[in-house]
Amino acid sequence: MPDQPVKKQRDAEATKARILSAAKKEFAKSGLGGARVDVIAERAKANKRMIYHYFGNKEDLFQIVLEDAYVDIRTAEQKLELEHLPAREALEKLVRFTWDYYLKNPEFITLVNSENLHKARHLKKSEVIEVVSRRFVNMVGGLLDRGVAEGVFRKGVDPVQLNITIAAIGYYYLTNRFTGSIVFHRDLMAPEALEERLAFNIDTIMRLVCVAP
Amino acid sequence: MPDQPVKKQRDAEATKARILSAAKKEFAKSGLGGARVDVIAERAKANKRMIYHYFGNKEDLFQIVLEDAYVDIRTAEQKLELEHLPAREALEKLVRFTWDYYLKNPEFITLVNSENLHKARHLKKSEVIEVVSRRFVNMVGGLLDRGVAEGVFRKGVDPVQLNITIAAIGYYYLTNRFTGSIVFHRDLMAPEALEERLAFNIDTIMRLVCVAP
DNA sequence: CACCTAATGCACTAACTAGTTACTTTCTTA
DNA sequence: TAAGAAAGTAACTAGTTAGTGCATTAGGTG
Repeated sequence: MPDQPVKKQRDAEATKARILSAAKKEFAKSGLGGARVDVIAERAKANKRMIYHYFGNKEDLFQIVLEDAYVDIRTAEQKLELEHLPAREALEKLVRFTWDYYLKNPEFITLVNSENLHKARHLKKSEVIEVVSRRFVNMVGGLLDRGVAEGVFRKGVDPVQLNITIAAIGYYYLTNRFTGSIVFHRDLMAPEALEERLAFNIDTIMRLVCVAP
Repeated sequence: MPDQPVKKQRDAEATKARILSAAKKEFAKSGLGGARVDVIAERAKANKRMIYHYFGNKEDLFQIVLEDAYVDIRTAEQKLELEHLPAREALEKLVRFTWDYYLKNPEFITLVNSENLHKARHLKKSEVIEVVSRRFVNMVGGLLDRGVAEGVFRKGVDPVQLNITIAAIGYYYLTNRFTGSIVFHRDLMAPEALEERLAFNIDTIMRLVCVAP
């Protein structure tokens, strides 16, 4: 008898997980419209029938992939525990995290782009998004207030505008890395270029939020 | 007899123009993959055969639409004649222009997104892009130098990073307006919201570039 | 062990889609 | 005005794609 646990020949959870992972890759690569259900099935080493069995249809699958992606980034942000750091350090950590997350999870960006092409009609139907989003905005709002109390941030900065700006300066650079590398005659993805951009982004946000020293 | 000039029954240039215009709309709405050649033909009030006759195939048509879009924004930027303004005013005008252009030409954003999903393989083949892009970067580079000479801008700001940032803070807000409106529980496209964002963007760039007063 | 339910596989279809073939109509010009 | 070039049309093809009907198989449970 093998001492490892006997490998199940049928495993619904594992199959579902493989489908979700394959779908994430395929949707990220080709968008909702360009993604092929057959490709997802093949990459998941599952029969196409399973996709319809577990997830209903292509659009429903996309919605779940998208929700998962949002929950993942919002969960990772909460784990930063910014409350335990001085405000300036916390803000820098958030800018750094956002950049690193986009860099390591390029599917997130492409999924969001695809969803916006479809006017967010899947996110609109989602219920989890409400909850995780609110917690996120509150976190940054709290951080700003604390910075003002510490005397390091200026008053009156809108947490939503700040959130959007932190995301924007990283997101735009990375989502447009292909056209950008052509327009600016520069390999935007070279290691030094990435370092330089992160430093620039931190500087941009600090100048925006901090009081003059 | 009708006193209007006899309507031309055949007009190659007009047909080409109608196809390009329809293609721009359709590609912007659905991306390269999602766009339908039949829809383009119908909207252009042209026979589908004409598209292949004048433009070769779907991808070639996309490339021309994309090139036209880039040439259009770069031409409009040159018309700003920023050289004739004090550096601070010129920079603010550029931020304002970029925002307004994206707002009035949302197809530009969607076309660029689609092109990046395809790793810029059409822009890579383009020859016009090189020329118009270089002129654009030089313009902002010159503006920065002039601001330093005037004593209003700090030294050492990279014109490419600045360009990217100016684009980013407008582009991200607008391209993600659908998901953003859900995540932030706020109608990002309400007139007051748009005004507020523009003001915030100008402030962000000024704090980034200007010397302390 | 026998039954039942959930997991899986195969082969199919109905609709769609980029691109083409073969043709007609209109305009220009020698 | 005749002829050829250019503009335009309709119907078709070959390949693709989301989704399904139905049969089969494995594993847990009484």
